[in-house]
Amino acid sequence: MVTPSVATYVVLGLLAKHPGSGYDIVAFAERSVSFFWPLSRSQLYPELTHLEELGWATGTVIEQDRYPNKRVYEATADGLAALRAWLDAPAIPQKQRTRDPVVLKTFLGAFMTPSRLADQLRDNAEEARQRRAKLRAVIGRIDSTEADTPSRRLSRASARYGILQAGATIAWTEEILPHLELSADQVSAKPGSAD
Amino acid sequence: MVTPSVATYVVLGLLAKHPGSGYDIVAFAERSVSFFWPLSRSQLYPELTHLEELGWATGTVIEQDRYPNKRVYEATADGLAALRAWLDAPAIPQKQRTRDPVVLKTFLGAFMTPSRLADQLRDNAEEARQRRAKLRAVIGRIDSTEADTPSRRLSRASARYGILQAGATIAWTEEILPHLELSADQVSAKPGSAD
DNA sequence: GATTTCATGTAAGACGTTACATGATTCA
DNA sequence: TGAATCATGTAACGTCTTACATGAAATC
Repeated sequence: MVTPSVATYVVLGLLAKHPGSGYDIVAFAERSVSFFWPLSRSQLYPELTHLEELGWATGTVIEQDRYPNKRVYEATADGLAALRAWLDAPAIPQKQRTRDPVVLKTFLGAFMTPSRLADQLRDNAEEARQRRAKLRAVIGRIDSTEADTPSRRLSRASARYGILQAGATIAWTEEILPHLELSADQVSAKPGSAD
Repeated sequence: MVTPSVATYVVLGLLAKHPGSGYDIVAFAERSVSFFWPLSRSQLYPELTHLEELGWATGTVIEQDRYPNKRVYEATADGLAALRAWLDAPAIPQKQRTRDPVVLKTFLGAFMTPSRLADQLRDNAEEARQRRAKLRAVIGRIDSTEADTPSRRLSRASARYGILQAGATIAWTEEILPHLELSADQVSAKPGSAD
């Protein structure tokens, strides 16, 4: 009997927020946790089985006429208790540390064609802008709903994180680009120092 | 013959900057790329062998009296060409997307003891402050060296990235903490909107 | 008629972390 | 005497991504 991993708790947490089928959960994950905890179908389905084995969720088959039957899962009392315990526990010793290809390329930029580096940095900033736009849309949707529940605020807070991170990426790009495109003597030497 | 992965290019890039033994490279990686591309010994040594097989680096045994002999590697012309080609190529389709346990916990915060969430957020911000302090020290060391070479500027730029990201994490924590510790009606409703 | 949506899985491979394994020398 | 430094690797394990595999119904 497999032991729970972070992915197990992610699925359990999503289930605790909204019961649903694997298909539903994938969709929900996509517009919520995907920004800070991506989840793929091939991870999800085994985890649902896993949750049932643990007694942390129960699945019920719902028969449908116009669509294929589906198995709807919901968290059990034991599951909720396990989720609470895991969340309250001091820390998750962050396994894979975060990697950043663009920063790596910047670090090794001396071996690149300068304009290529600039292009890639601009592309990266553009992606960050798009990610930020998506997250702003998420926040817009949250803010346009009536009730100010704790859960709503927390979803909002987690989206804000992505927005601030994307902002930092954009700001970084704007800060360093001028120092890279021109050669040393063309820049009026004003390296970023605040922050 | 194994194909090159990002880790291969990381090691090659480090070697291109400073030839040295596996041991040297680990040390160099620790104070440079580790912030945006962590590298462990168990990845490094196989990669060095790999680079030799590819003809991208050559190792030479250096005999030492007071310390164990070491094998010093340096990038070949072919290796430098391969590095340049890889760096100039449009993009690295970022494999593992970045995951953030603390944001995940925030998202699921409704199932947590509020003070526990606050504690974990504060701890996380504290780690970010320490990371930022380390990176500021790195920049201090860079700035205190004489020459303003392109390579030095690029190292500086990549360190700046970590500083801005850490800053965003700290700012986020300060933004959201007041909204979580108190219950809904105790906060004077001023959700972050700039950025 | 073609594409998207609904629906659920499996398999193979790539990548990364942790622990295991060893051993001499220098420094406090 | 004990810890840190120099020095190089292997093995097991866990996790994540990509591709494979299938199929009906709804929508354009």
